[in-house]
Amino acid sequence: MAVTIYDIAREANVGIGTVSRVLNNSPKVTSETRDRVIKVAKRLNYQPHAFAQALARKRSSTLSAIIPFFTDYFFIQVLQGVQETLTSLGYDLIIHGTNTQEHVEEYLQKSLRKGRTDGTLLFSLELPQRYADEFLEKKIPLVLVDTYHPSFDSIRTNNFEGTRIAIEHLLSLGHTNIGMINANLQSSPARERLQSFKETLQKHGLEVNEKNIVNSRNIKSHGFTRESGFDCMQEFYSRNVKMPTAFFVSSDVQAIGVIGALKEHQFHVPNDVSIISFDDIELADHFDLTTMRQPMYEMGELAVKKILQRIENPAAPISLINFTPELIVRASCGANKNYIFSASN
Amino acid sequence: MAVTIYDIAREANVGIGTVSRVLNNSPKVTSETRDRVIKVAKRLNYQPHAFAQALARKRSSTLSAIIPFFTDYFFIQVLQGVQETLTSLGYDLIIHGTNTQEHVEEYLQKSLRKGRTDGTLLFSLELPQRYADEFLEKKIPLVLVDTYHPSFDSIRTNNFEGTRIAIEHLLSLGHTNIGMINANLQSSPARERLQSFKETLQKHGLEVNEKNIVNSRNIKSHGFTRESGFDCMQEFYSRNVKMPTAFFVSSDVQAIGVIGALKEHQFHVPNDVSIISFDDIELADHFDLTTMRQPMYEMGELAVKKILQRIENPAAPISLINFTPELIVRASCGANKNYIFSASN
DNA sequence: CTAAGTTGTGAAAGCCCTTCCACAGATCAA
DNA sequence: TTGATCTGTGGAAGGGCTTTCACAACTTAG
Repeated sequence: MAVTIYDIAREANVGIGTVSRVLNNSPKVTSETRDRVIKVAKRLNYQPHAFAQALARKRSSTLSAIIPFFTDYFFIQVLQGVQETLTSLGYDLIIHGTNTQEHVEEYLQKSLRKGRTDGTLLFSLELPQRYADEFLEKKIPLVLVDTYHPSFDSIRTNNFEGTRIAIEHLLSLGHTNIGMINANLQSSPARERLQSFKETLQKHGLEVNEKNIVNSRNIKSHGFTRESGFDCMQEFYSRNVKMPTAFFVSSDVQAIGVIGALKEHQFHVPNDVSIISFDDIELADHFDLTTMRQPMYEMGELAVKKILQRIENPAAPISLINFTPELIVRASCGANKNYIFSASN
Repeated sequence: MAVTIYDIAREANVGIGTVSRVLNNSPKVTSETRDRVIKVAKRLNYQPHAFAQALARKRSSTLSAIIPFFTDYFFIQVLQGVQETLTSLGYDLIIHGTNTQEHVEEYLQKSLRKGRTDGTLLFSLELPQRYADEFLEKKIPLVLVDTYHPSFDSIRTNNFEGTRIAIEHLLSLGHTNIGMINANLQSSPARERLQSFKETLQKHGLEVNEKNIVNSRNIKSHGFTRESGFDCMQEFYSRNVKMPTAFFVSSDVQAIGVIGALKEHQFHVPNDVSIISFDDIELADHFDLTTMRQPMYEMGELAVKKILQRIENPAAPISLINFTPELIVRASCGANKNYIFSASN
């Protein structure tokens, strides 16, 4: 059917071994033979058979990525970084994405099939110990993104620093009564951001008022959703405590919900309440949110580099990389007041 | 290293052929032998080697998807439909996504490598004839989504119907001076929506005023972006013609830009100008846009079914499927006026 | 001028499956 | 009973590649 190295060997009057050597740039071929083989290969429009190569090389040049919240912009961005880097290196990427948490274990199981892929990228999911054990036992490279396990390389955001910077930005604008709308504490970023929120306030001599903190109880996307933000703000309002002058919200999407709920109670952003959030997804620009930018594309890029290093050198020490988010100032804390929030209507 | 059928055969005292037959549910095995083999396979935690299977079966159980505008929500949604359907059927999906158009041909080339995948899904890109020829010649199944070529199955949105419904919705609300902000005419959905816009107006006895129509000249994402919407609205404004009472905008993201630009000129939505757009991405809900919903997930699902059918039966007649968009009424045409647009600030 | 490397090459082995073919043993018809 | 048919099974072939091994044809050292 398709052209094989046997065809080339026959036409070029060489053995299949030589053909293979030429195609793999082995040095042990005279340039004369090399030219002849290459010419024939071109003429026959030869394409190597990926599976046969994978079988013989015991390497598939394919990675898999498991993403729990497939449609979240954050993951899509990271994924793009992953995908483009991988492609440029001649690797393929198999995607296992879902919005229903249940499938994730099934995908982990799939990734554990020796041979199918050279390694796996796991996003934002706490890795159950029994899977960790299996990955280690089968020596399948695994890199974690936005999550953590002591036995594997991980790429994370420095939520402590990021939150500290956000809060100190609010403090620098003169706010002293600051609330927090958080995602579900099941998620470790949510836990870390909460902890840093409290620590930063204390560090600056402010009291932590638990009544000013709402943690989402939503399950979907760990509460990193607009509805979650809306609901949390409603819950806060129903507590009947004094409205803070600023809120730290654990993600941009939630901030949209928070702003909506505030509006229902006649509080306007940023005139009455300032909002700072986290991520800097596209939406943040659309809504002119001040936020802590996570370098999503770069995280994806780095995740790829890490896993390829790990494949190269399985014995290398485990690395833990932290990206520090960057403050992006827009309108939601009162800078350039003349956009979406203050203008008009 | 890993467990193979030879190990199972030895332990179970059978031949490798029998093991293979058991694992592939061939009927020609006594249930006694079958049980024995299965038990051993379980005990050894056997996992078939995907590449060896692919090589022997001459089928890879893998498809590839080429997406030109990777971070667009529309594609992500479709992709999710693709991916979940595929996974449930035991197929893997290799993603070739990019936001830079140039890579697309490279990806097409990759997909043409016989053996690597069983078929390819191409999104939103006009297929160059020379690639079409090569797919046909090599008999590699190809299904088009949101684009068209006479030689391949395609899944599309009925832009004519969708636009007609949108315009007639505006007409039913009493608008007679309607403008259109369109994407780049390079994109065939943009062309079709424009055509239907004109035809629908004429059908209802209204004159088509070219001055009320702006086509984007943006290249990025074929002008289906917020900036494009903003720029087009600015251009419209600079024409100094009478402001229509309603605009049909060719996508939700563009509508956000249009609303922003209108606001700069003190026109408010929906009080001064009504907006209806296309897609119903998440953003449409956030911004409370009235829009024509495209069933993105379902389109992905169907694309998968189509390509599997095509693999099954390469000689089947070419099919062209059209989804008709559904009108989703929100605030941007004046219904429930009391949300984002009219409330406050 | 031998003995001991080099160098480039062809071909076999191996990667792990599926599938085909051959065959032993059982079953059936006459 | 004997030949024909069927059933379950073992094992070889084959899929397309990489890599090892052996060897012929040259070099080089002593």
